[in-house]
Amino acid sequence: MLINKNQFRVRFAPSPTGYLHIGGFRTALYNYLLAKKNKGQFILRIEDTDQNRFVEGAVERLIQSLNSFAIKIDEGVFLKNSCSSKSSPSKNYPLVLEAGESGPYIQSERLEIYKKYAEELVTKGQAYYCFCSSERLKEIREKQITQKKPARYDRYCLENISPEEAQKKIENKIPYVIRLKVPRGEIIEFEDLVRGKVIFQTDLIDDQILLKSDGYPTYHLANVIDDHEMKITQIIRGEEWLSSTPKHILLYKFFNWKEPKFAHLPLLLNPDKSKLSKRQGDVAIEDYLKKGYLKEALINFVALLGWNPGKGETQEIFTLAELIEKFSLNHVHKGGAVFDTKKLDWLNAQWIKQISLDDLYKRSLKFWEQKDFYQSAKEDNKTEKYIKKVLIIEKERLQKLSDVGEENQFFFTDRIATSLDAIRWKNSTSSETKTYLKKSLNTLENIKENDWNLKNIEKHLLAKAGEKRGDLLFPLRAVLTGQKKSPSPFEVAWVLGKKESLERIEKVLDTI
RNA sequence: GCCGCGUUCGUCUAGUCUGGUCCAGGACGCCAGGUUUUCAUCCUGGAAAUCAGGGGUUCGAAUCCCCUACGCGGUACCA
Repeated sequence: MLINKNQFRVRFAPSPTGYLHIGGFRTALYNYLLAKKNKGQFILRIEDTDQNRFVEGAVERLIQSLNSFAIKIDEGVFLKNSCSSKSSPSKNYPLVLEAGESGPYIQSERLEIYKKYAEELVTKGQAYYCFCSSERLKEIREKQITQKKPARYDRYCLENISPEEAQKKIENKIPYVIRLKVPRGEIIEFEDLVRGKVIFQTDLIDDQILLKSDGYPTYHLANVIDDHEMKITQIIRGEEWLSSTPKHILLYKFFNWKEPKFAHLPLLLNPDKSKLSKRQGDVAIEDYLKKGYLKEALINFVALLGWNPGKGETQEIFTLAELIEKFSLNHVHKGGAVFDTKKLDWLNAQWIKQISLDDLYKRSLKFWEQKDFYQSAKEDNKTEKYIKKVLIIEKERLQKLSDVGEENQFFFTDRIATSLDAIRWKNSTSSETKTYLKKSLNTLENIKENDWNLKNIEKHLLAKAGEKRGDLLFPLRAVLTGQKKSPSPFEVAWVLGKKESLERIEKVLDTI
């Protein structure tokens, strides 16, 4: 009997080769959604078995990225200070902690385990030592390709080197690898959770290297062992792993382990349909955060790239909680999806409208600080109160946080229109325009400092406006903002405050 | 080369398992109109897919079968 039939465990197992790729982020998201929907665990494991591709700081950066999206890790690796459960420091990464019963969760810390299992397979005759040089390997591969045959290892070491000889070579420190002995003439089939039945012939599968000559395992060995030891129940990974799944299934069989369920996600593509790459834009998820996209919008958008809520559902905006509730592998699309940020922009604008003003203020702060007009603004233009007023007006116009203030720099700098033409509304004459401006000035002057609010300003100004409101309102806007396009003069005057508003009007009246 | 997976509006996709309600629905984007003092928001409408192509099965196919094309992935002591 199983200990707990309902346990549901998934993992995200990235390699620390740089940043968190959007594709990887989506894989992590889908894993997380599935885990949470099923009240299961989401495990983070680090697959650092390729010493050549290792990038300093990448492990930390990876976890950091996940953290910034509030994708909570239940077990595995954590950043220091971000782990609440009982944890121990990682052996290989000083800033990383590990927590959970199936650790270590970093493959470079599990080398002994892989070696033990690989040797077990050799003993059972399901794997063998190979001493061939990479030159010879390359040679036979090229020959097979020119002969239009599938490229496979020719089993030289299996057929020509006895176990005793092999043992002797190893004792003499001759470098070796351990290869999987793939049985001949068999069919391997499995039910992929998104693709359905997939069939492979073992005759076309290469004798995969399991243990490299540097003592590190390859992905295939480490992955199967870890997924088993960590009791993973569903493997959700990118489509690039589909072709190697039969090798993994073979390993589960040889070890006599119950195999997990597999789900292979479609790839994310460039606009030209090639695999999403660095060449054609940013592919690190953290870059999008830096560009002013909200984490909610990014999660929302990425979730919809390859998944949909199902028949008849037309909802487009999803919170993380809603995604957890509605997510299902049944509705994962099979074809690749082009990563086109147009819809992301729209979603982001929607999300900016949804979050609270306080929240928007906090999140936008670092973007304000990057702006020249903000830096050079007067002190009283940088107060929380003032910025929040600006944000009330910008909230429904913003697409990205990085756009903050861009269209409305007059809130921070004096940009006064001086020519009459710039402030005249349609067919109004110069003198009419002046008259209207004076009227506005007068009206605003009569509003008491305490009554200086949006509602009052609008009420009083509209009372003075004639049938064609533009005659009064357009010159006022132009004078207050120095622009022909802007939020309404009521809003602008309200944010600017009585004193500043009157000054701007007077200054123009003096010069024209 | 060999193996595998995929292919519905420009893009994300619904519909495919359980053929008819689909001369294919929604969203983004685009265009037009409306609301508004301008911009944005918002509202309304429109253009946009011979369902990759061909052949079958069927009274009937986007949906089932076969072939082809194209795209992508794998084919590493990379993951």
